[in-house]
Amino acid sequence: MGNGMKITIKEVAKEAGVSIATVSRVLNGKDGIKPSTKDRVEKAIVKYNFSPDHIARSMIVKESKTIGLLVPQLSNEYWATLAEVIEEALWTHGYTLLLCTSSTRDDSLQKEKAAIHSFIQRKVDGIIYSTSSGANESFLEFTEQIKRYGVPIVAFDQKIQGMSQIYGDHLQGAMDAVKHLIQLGHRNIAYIGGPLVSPERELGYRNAHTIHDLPVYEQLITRGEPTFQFGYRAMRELIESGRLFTGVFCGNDLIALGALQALETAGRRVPEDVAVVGYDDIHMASFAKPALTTVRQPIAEMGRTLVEQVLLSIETGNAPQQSRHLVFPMTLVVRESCGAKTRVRTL
Amino acid sequence: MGNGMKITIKEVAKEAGVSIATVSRVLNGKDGIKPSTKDRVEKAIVKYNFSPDHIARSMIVKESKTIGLLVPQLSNEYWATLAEVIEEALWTHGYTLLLCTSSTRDDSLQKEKAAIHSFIQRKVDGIIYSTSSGANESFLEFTEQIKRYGVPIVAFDQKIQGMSQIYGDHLQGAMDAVKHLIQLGHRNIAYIGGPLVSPERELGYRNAHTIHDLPVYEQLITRGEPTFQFGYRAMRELIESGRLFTGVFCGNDLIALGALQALETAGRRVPEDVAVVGYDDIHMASFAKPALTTVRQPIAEMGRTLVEQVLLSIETGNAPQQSRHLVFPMTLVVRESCGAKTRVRTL
DNA sequence: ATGAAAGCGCTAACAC
DNA sequence: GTGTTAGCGCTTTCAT
Repeated sequence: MGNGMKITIKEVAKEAGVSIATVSRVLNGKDGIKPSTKDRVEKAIVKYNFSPDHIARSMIVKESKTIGLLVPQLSNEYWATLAEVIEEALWTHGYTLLLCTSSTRDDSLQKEKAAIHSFIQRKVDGIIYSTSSGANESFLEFTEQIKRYGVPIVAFDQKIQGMSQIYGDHLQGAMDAVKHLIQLGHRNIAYIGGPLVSPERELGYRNAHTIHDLPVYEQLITRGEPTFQFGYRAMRELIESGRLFTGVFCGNDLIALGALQALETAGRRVPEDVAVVGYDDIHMASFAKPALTTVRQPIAEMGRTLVEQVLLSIETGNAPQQSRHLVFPMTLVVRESCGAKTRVRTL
Repeated sequence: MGNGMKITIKEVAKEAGVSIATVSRVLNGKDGIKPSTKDRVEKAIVKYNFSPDHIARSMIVKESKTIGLLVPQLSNEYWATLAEVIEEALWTHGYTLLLCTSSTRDDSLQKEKAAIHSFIQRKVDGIIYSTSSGANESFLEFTEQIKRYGVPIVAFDQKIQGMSQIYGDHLQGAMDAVKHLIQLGHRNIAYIGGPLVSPERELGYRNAHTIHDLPVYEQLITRGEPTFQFGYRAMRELIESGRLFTGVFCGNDLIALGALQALETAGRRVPEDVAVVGYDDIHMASFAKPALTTVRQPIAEMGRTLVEQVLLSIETGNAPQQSRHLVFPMTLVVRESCGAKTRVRTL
């Protein structure tokens, strides 16, 4: 229960009858210390349950062994899993995680700024940065400012000039998904996505149509938040609008799950009446009824690469030349909601 | 980027033509500074894009405005949501989160120890602690050690002597769930849980039987990990064992979802052949088909209370007398998987 | 092999 | 109002 006196290296030194320099030496495993001395020091350490002040140390050695991670949210399984992978990988390398979420507030860009600032002030050795903010002018100014800090930073799913980037090939992922739908015979495919899920997905949706010489119906495109609620609402409005569509590609699985629900409520069968495919492949996707066809992101690999990259940037002193772009392939996971399996079976 | 020179309060002072003390004053918003001076300092600050070293500051003021949070995992939506709520609440109070997960490793107790240690070394102002470790002797020794550090710490869903505790009334929650099943006419109810989800849930399962003068069949009890995979496996074995059961209460929703899957694979209808109820009420629960009846935990309230409590402990200097026990009620959410709704409809 | 002393970047008396 | 100075708890020369 903290017996009043705050214990520091000084107390330990006194107890062991040595100078603080010596205690520091055994603390850091330096050699050239008489075993007997080392022994006394170690005894004193356990006696006092002494734990060196990492903060004071980091002021001198100029490394905090702490990394800042900024993610939009944690309540979306996709981000939660990524955060977990990152924490774990960082830990094996001796780093501890400082974590902030940005999308839990109305003004997420402001929270992002404040979070990065908090990281900088806390002297993190590096930052892993993902965001939900669009690329407006205020955002660009912000990224410029970040770079001025000179802290190693790697951007995830974010195209930012002059810093390391790791991202998924969402253009490919989305194209694969929509092409699959087209090959299944669908000609009126809706898209429910939004500015908040990467714009490449919408682009992929469009490209797939173009490649197949098919027109894109703008009225079948809905943009909004990357949530279950939005997916539900968007699908409901689509149905009520009376527009014709037999398939829908969703910007992420949460949206797709919401759409599935709305479809069921409206009495439309999936995949018979409308085929749906999502994006991310979160666990829920496979539990859904019908099981959701979706685009799988290699979250674990991406997470591990993210930490490899920050660590590399830290080692190389954040040399800008070192900044790399790594892109990961997406894979289409065909389950029941797209109807492919049903068709195969009935052939 | 980073033009070589590391800029500190000194550079700013020189630029503004004042002493570092003055810069410090404007930084901390102290009054009694000539507006013109303040102005020059502020200009110098933005010119250099200066951000004061929080770490150096905290050495003097003895507060880091950082809280350590230890959760078992993030890939379980329950914990992810809790972490998100906590981060958000902490942030509004000016704190930043240091986060560690413990169950991502084989030896979770060891990681827990190391994580707490990392928090202490990084001079967190307080700790929010939840765990997945059972209460063995090694664990007790550990909690004793934690307390010796003298850092404000609040335990979540954990009965630890001498520290603030926030927990859910899982005995009540589990009893409600099982009583519900019993009232629906079930007499052979299985339990799939484990040492890792709080033992109160198993106790509640037993108590509900006792209250209704019903026997508990030990062969219907399976213990293991709190995962989807375990739920699936356990249910499968239960079915293969040929034992009679018409209902099952699961230690958490992930387990229940796994059981649901196994039941479906085996061709048993839910709720007609077997009724199932889960625990937590994660989002997935309501998406499942049939929608899962479950026990809802008030995650948001618990999360907010957790931070209120650490903050309180910090203010009061962690006076042990101040340590409180707050318990939250659980509420049964009746959906489709228990059959209650079907029955009502068919009556 | 070990001690003395000079900082790391900042805040908080204490002076003027 | 503002500058000077003494630390915070530690690491690291530089002596001895």
